[in-house]
Amino acid sequence: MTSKHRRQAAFRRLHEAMVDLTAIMNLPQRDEALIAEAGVQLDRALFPLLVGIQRFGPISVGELAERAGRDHTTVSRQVARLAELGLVERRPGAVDKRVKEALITDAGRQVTDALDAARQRIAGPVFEHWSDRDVLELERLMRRFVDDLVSLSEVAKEDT
Amino acid sequence: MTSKHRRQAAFRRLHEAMVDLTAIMNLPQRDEALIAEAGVQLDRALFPLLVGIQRFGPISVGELAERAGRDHTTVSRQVARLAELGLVERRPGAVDKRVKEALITDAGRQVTDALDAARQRIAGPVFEHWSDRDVLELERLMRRFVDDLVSLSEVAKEDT
DNA sequence: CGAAAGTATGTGTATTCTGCACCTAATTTT
DNA sequence: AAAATTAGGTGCAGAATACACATACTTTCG
Repeated sequence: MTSKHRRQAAFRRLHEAMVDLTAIMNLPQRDEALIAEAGVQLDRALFPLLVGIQRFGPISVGELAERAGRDHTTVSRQVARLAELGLVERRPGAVDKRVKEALITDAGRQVTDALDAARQRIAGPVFEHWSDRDVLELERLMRRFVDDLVSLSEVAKEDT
Repeated sequence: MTSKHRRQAAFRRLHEAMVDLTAIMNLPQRDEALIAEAGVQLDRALFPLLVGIQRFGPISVGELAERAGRDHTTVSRQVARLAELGLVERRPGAVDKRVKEALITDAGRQVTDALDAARQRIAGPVFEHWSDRDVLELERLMRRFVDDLVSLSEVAKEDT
């Protein structure tokens, strides 16, 4: 029982840390600082979408919408804007012509690369006083945690 | 040099995990599931604010707004709604009568307790096959990481 | 002290974001 | 091949948000 309670307490503290982290990640000023440091011109709202397309593209509007937890019409409009800016390319899907895949262009990749580099400059110093071991452990455990969360929600979805 | 590159690679993977985690935390369906499981009636938008007031209250509108990264007028209206629902109480600050502190009421605490319990039921199973050590390590490292991030941004603010 | 500057909160208003209803095109099912 | 389903998109309406401005209180400084 004591062990169970210790776990629950750890769970609560972990959740607090997660909430804090999410709050930091969601701060508009964080994105703005990053955009400024990267020296790119990009609407804050398009930002996570561009990153998603870079990472998972070619990707359909529907899947992108599901990942973002937003309506597909909203995402459709935002992807259209990214296309207008020349940061992503639209093309009909090879196997299913209903889907209109989005994939990153060279210009788009320049932007995401600049953002990655800027983030490294801004946030990299956080780990200055961290041991290699702790950095790697945090990375390993957080990755595992996220993956477990995803599979949990996928199981929940199948129950529907 | 190799060590530096290993760190940069770990940093990049860590950032990906953070983005994934933030995406999960921001899913509207996640909040909805939690609210349903807790059996409470609460607007999704008021949710993080209530938690913030429970955790940091009594707290001013301004500080709450800064934590949330939103304009203080937006937060002012949302806190007013929480007060109408009887979940938080407003009162003039003891030392500075300009501030109108928000603090959680008994009814508000019942809601946050129900949410905590619901979260434990929904997300607790994630750690079922985790070792005690890994759970505690994740909690420790994540907490430290968040704290370091906060102090970094505070330093940056002073430079302004 | 007391006027001026600064700060915390709140209201009116315009803009932007978002989602629902509905449409078309393409695919899958029967 | 007709019916049902799925992907994407447009029109419109409501919600969320921030900017401009107002008010009340506090701090600063002559």
